[in-house]
Amino acid sequence: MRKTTLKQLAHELQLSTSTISRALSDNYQISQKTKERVKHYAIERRYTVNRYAKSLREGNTKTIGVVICAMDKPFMAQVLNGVYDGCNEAGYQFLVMQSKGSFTAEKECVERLLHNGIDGLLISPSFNSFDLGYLVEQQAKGLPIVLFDRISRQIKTHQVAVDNFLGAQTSAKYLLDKGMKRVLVIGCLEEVWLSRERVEGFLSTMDLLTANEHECEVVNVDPTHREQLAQQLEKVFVKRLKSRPQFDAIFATTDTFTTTTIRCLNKLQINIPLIGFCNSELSDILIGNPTRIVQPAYQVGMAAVGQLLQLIKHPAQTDFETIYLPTKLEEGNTI
Amino acid sequence: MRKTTLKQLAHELQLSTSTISRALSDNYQISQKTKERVKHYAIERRYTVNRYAKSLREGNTKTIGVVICAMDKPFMAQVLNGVYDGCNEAGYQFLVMQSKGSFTAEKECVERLLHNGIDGLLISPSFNSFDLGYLVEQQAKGLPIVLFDRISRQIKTHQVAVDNFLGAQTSAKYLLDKGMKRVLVIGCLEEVWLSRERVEGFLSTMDLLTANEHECEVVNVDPTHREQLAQQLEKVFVKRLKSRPQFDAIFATTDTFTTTTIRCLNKLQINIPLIGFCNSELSDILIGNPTRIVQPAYQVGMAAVGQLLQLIKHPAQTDFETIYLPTKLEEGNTI
DNA sequence: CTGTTAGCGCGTTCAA
DNA sequence: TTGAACGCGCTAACAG
Repeated sequence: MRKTTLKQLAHELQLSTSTISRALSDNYQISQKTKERVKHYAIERRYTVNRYAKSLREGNTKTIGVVICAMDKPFMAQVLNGVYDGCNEAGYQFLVMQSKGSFTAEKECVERLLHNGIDGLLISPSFNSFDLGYLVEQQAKGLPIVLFDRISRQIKTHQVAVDNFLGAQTSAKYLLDKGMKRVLVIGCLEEVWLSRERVEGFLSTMDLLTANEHECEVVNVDPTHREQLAQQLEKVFVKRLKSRPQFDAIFATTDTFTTTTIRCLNKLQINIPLIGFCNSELSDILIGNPTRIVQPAYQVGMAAVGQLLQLIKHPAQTDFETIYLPTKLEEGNTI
Repeated sequence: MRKTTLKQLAHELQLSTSTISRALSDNYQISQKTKERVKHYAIERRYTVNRYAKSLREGNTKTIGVVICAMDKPFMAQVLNGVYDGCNEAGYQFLVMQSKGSFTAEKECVERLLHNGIDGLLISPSFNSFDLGYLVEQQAKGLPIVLFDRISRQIKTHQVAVDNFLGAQTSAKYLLDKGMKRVLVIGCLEEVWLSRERVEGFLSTMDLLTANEHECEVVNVDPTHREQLAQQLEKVFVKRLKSRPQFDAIFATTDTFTTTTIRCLNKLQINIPLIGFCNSELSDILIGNPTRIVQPAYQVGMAAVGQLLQLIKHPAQTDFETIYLPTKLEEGNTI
C-alpha cells in the first residue's frame, strides 16, 4: 500500500530527488533526455505526488470547504454537482459540511473546515444566520470566501445568487396572462432574503400590471419545522380556500413551501392552480402538476467555484462582483 | 491566515515542541501542571494541529473516499448524508467522486482518490462494472474497501446492501392481499443485481402464494439513457395496457423505473395501480400516489462507514460480513 | 518528567 | 545541467 516516493525513483534511477522533482514538473533546467527518462520511469512505477507532503511544503491544500444546510435537498444536491465539476476541472477537491439550518452548527462547520485546512470557503448561510461577522473576521485573516444562494451585504466579496426578484416577476406575469390576479402568496416569517425578494418581486409586477387592482394576500409562515409548517398551511388553506374560493391561484416562494402546499391541498381535497419554486427532478410528476420556477442550481455551484478560485488566485482582489443567474419557468398543465 | 504552530507555542512557553505535542495529546509522561498550562495556552492562541503535517508524519489521512454514480439522485444524496454523520462521529472526512455510470470513469475515480490519499474506500459500483478486478487488486495492495448498494461476490470484503429480495417479496404479498395477481414487472436488461433480485423476489412470492396461477409478465428495459427509457416504456405501455387492460398493477423495480413509469402513464392517460421503489422526499405527492418501497438510504451510508472504519482499524480482518437492511413499504391511496 | 534528534515526502535555495 | 541541504509541522525514539 506504501506509495512510490521521489526518493525511491531517485535511488532507482541513480539521480537526486531534486532532479526527479524538477524533471516531473518540467523545470527548464533539466535536459530533455533526463526529463523523458524520469517521466517514463515514473509512470512505470506508478508514481504520484504525495498531496500531504506537497501541501505541507507549499502551504496550500488544493481543497475548498463548502457549507450548506443539507445535501439531501434536491437544490443543494444539484449545486454540489456543479461544485464538483468546477473543482475537478481545476484540480481541486472539496469538503462538505452541513449546518442543518443551525447558526451555531454553521459556525462550527467553518471552524472545522479551517482546522482541517482549506484554501477557500463556499457558503450558503442558514436562514438563521443574521450576523455574518464571524465570516468577515475570517476574511480579514485572509480566508477567501464566496457566498452563494443566500447572499448578504454584510460581507464584501464575490457572491452568486439566483435572480429571485425577476423569477417572481415572471411568475406574476404568467399568472396575469392567464387572467389570474387574486393570488395567495406563501411567504416567510423570518427575514429570509430569498423568500422576501420573491414576495416583493411578485407584488411589484402585480402592482404595475394591474394598477393595484390585484387582490393578492401574503401569508407568512415559519419554515423551521416541517410538520409545523404543514399545520400552519393547512390552517391557512382551510380558512382562506375551503369555504369561499376567493383566490385564483397560489404562489409558493420556496421549494419546501411548494411541496408542502401540494401535500396540504391534496389532503384537504382542495383544487386550485399552483405556481412555485421547485427544483426536484420529479417536479413534473407532482400531484396537480403545478407550474414550476426552476433555479439553475448546477450553474450556481459552477459559478461559485469559479469566483472562489479566482479569489484564491488573486487574494488582494477588492473589486467584487455579484452574479445573478436567471430562473426558468416550466409550465404545468393546470394553469 | 498563518495558523499557530507547535513551534510557536513551544517558543512562547519556553518548552520544547515535543513537550507541547505530548501535553496536547494527554501523554502520561507529562505532569498535570504542564499539561494544563499548555492546553490552556493552546486554546488561547487558537492552536489546532496541521492535519497535513500530522498525516504526513503518521502515514494516514483520516479521509475516506466515496465513489457513487451521481450525488444528485435522492437515494445517493441520502446515503451521503449517512456517510457524513458516520464520518463526523469518528473524526474522519470524506471525498466524493462521481462515476456517472461509466466503468472507465469509475476506475479513474478510484485512481484519483488513491492519488489523493485515502485510508479506505466506500464504493457503489456502477451498473456497468462487471469486472471488479481493479478493486481486488487495490485491496491486495492494502486498501480497505467496503461495497454498498450494488454489492458483488467478486470481492471478499464487508458489504452493505438493501434487502432487495425481501422488499420485492413484500411488494408481491401486498398486491396479492389486494387481489392483484396480474402484474407487469419492469425489470432491467443488464445483469444488474439490484433489479434482478427484485424481479426474482417478486416472482418467488407470486409463485408461492398463487401456486403459479399468477399472470405476471416481466419486461426488461435498458436504463442507460433517460429519454430512451421513456420511449421504451411508452411502447410497452401502449402495447400491453392501452388496448386491453390485462394487468392489475405495475411493479417498478428501480427508482428511475418508478418515476419514468409515472411520467409515461400520465402522458398516455393510462390509469393503473403502481408499486415501485422510490426514495424521493416527494414520493408521497407523485401523480397517481403510487405505493412505494423505500430503501433505508441513510442507514446504508452509516453502516458502510462503520464497516469501513472497522476495516481500517483491523486491516488483517478476514472474517467479512454482508449487512442487509430492510426496506419499508409506504402505502399510496390507489392500491 | 522533559529535551534532542530524526524523518515523514516534497520543492527550493545555494553550490558546483 | 545536476546534487546537497534545508525546512514545511508534526510525532516518536532515544536520552537524560
